[in-house]
Amino acid sequence: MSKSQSKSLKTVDEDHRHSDSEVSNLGKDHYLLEDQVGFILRGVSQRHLSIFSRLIPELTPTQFSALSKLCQLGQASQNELGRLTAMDAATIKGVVDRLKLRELISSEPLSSDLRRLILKPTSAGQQLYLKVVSSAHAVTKETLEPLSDKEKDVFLSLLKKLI
Amino acid sequence: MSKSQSKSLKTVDEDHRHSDSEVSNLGKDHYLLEDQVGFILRGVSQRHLSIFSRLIPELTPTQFSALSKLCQLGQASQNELGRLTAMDAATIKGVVDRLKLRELISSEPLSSDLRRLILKPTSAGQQLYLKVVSSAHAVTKETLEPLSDKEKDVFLSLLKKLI
DNA sequence: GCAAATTAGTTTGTATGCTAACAATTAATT
DNA sequence: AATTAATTGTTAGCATACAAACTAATTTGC
Repeated sequence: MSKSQSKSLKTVDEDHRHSDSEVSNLGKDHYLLEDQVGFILRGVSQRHLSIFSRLIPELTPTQFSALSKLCQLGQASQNELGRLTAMDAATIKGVVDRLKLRELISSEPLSSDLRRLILKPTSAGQQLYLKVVSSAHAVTKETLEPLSDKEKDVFLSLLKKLI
Repeated sequence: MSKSQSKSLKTVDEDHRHSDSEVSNLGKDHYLLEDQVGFILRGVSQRHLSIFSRLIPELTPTQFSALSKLCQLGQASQNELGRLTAMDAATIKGVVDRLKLRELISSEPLSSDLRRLILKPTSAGQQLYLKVVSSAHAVTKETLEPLSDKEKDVFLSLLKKLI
């Protein structure tokens, strides 16, 4: 989506495809993939990810979401952190596991509720968060760069309605 | 994001978190995850996926993208199909493999260019496409349902600028 | 006070989506 | 003709993301 979609660098067979009746594409179904919100959404997500990983190579978007929430809260249980970052239990577990592996966060069971794992950022985790938070702002800025200031506001308010 | 985020069904520890200096959250970093375009985008994608899989349980969004393109074109090489559906070579391969496994598409090498695999939808693939294409329209409709007609137009045109 | 429902966390399986490296084939250049 | 470059497809590894099935702990409702 973002690169080298230059179209027709191909040399053969890019034609005579609707030649005859080999395809029973009976009567225009007028389904245009390029106009579907899901398809465009996927393209925008791909572009955002590519910007994010260029500006913040140390963390993935979900890892940064979890780390930033945890740094701002100070602590949270694993499921709670998942809810706050819109990740289900299975997803937040993987994210937390990888952050723990890198010792950016720590966990300890809560004595008053043995089901809960209390997560806290380590010193290294807080330092990394403070180091990259300005880049995180830059990610949003660059992602929205094709829009004017007014368009940004309109877009974000409409986008929020679709969650 | 979409469900049961009722907030504060929790009973303990949801407080005294910023109690003191245990967190060196020095000076408001004013990074609000909920306002970042990437975070909202992920939420919208999650909601879209949930709508899609409810209305079209037979296929994933990328599978439907590939199948619909192939049915409309009649045939395409694997890489070509990937470009048309915004998937890189590794991703389109997985999608194609799963569609072939279910015999919704077929492949054969092109004699004039032995690097290429020519993909075509099978009869079952075409039938499935024709069966679900109206649901695919419904997916877009339901996803955009929170917006007025005018807002939909504005939103889609802005979204397209961000690819 | 005890069964039932709820909540927290884990595990498994399936499906994207990315990067990177690779082999085979074909095209372009010298 | 030989080298170089580009394209096609494959494989592997990592990281979301979902559903479903499971254990364990806690809360509830009677």
